[in-house]
Amino acid sequence: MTKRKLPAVSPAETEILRLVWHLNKATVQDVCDNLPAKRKITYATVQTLLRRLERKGYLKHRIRGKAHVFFGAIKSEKVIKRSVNDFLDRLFGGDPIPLMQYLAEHGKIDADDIEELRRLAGKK
Amino acid sequence: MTKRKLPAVSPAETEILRLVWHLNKATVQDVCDNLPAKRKITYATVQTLLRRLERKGYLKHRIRGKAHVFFGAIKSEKVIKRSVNDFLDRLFGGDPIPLMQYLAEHGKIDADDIEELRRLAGKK
DNA sequence: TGACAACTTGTACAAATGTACGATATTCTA
DNA sequence: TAGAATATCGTACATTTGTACAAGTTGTCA
Repeated sequence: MTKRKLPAVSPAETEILRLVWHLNKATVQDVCDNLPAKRKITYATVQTLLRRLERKGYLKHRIRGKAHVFFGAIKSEKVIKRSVNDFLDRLFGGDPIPLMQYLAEHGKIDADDIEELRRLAGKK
Repeated sequence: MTKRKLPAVSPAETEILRLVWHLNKATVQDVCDNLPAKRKITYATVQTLLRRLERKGYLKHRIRGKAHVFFGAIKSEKVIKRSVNDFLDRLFGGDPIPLMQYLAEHGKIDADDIEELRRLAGKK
């Protein structure tokens, strides 16, 4: 079993990592192109973040032409699990209910979503 | 209107802030006593975190005997809102559904919880 | 084939973070 | 009332984080 201890992913890194997952594989440019418009950050910065994510073990890359094409090296579920649990612990002492509540109360989710959730939670 | 820009709350600070909210008001010692057993951190560190939270504007304190009694200076809802939104943005691009899904799939919530959520989401 | 554009590499750097020690002040307590 | 506890205060310090420039490298196209 891979009992390796992965270094923490910082917030800014998380943002980038998510984009790579979403794009499946991506060059620095690809990531830049997919950043939310509001997010003002230079090519160089994105590059540094990608490099760090690779050094930390979350990404790998292959070379295409002269560019690096990054792709995930760890199952996103694993990273998400850690992030969510950590977040839950710090802000809610580990109890997910208040979080769900927050989401429900702030119109982040509606009745349909909940119906969907019922299915998910139900069959397991 | 208070358009003031609050400095970000770091993870370690969040953990402490939550405890103060939970205890309603607390001394350094109180917080220490309520840290999860696993969390090995000294009195001095907790103190620094509390001091920083106060400097950042999230806590205030009153003096009782020789000790400082800290208490919230900002509605927790406000802080939670920022934290959750931020978290959602970075890890899920702002979409709450995957998060709910994660919680549902990992048995973090059960049918009863969902029923409760339905009520909340319904009447808003 | 040679210049250009697109990339990577090396490096930097201030600020934030996590963690904590030592000195000083204050309140009990015997 | 003096010493033992208990607190705060000032400070420190190695890392991590966020952000980015400058110089070197390599495909590519005219």
